[in-house]
Amino acid sequence: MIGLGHETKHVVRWVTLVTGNESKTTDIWNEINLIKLLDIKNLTRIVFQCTWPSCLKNTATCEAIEAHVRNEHLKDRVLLHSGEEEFYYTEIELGLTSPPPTLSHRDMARPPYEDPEYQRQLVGTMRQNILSGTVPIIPQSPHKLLKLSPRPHSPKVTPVSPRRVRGENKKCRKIYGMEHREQWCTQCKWKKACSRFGD
DNA sequence: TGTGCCGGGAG
DNA sequence: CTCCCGGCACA
Ligand SMILES: [Zn+2]
Repeated sequence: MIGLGHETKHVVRWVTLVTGNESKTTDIWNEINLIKLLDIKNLTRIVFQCTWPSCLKNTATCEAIEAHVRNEHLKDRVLLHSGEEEFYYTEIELGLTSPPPTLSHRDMARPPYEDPEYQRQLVGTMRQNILSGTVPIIPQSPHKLLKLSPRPHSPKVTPVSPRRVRGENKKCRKIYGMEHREQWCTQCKWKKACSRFGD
């Protein structure tokens, strides 16, 4: 009997939409169930999932999802700031054997940068910016291409550690102060990258 | 001088 | 694994 495939759960966060002259960002946990029916040796594969509200289309290639987004959602839309075009999709990895990414303790140890979750963490920033009312309403999307530059298919290799650049957000230490260390997030207590207020 | 945190270490 | 901190980059 043919392998029926595994069911993999993935969580994608992020929906950014821009309307005429107003932008708004929705932070949702868009949970999807993806069913893998292929019986292939590959252990993982990338699927591109549209994040347009209530559109769950996903495709196998980057080009396909871009075409989808452009034709279905950005149809009557002018390019944003000078030749900049936004796309609304996320790249998700289907793990067939490896367990789904740990969504709970997002807290504990793991290489902070080069972390897939790392980029989706802008929400932490959003929260802080919104609370302090200093957000110029310029949301970023998971994928933003400039001038439609066709991606030359990055060869999947980036060994050099980017050496995390200091973010702008205030972290637990500055917020709560040394005198209330117990209120810091675990990472801050351990002098690791803050997990409560990401960058 | 203070903050953020990597790399390393102790238990 | 949990927890701590030296020392460095950056502000
Ligand atoms: Zn923190």
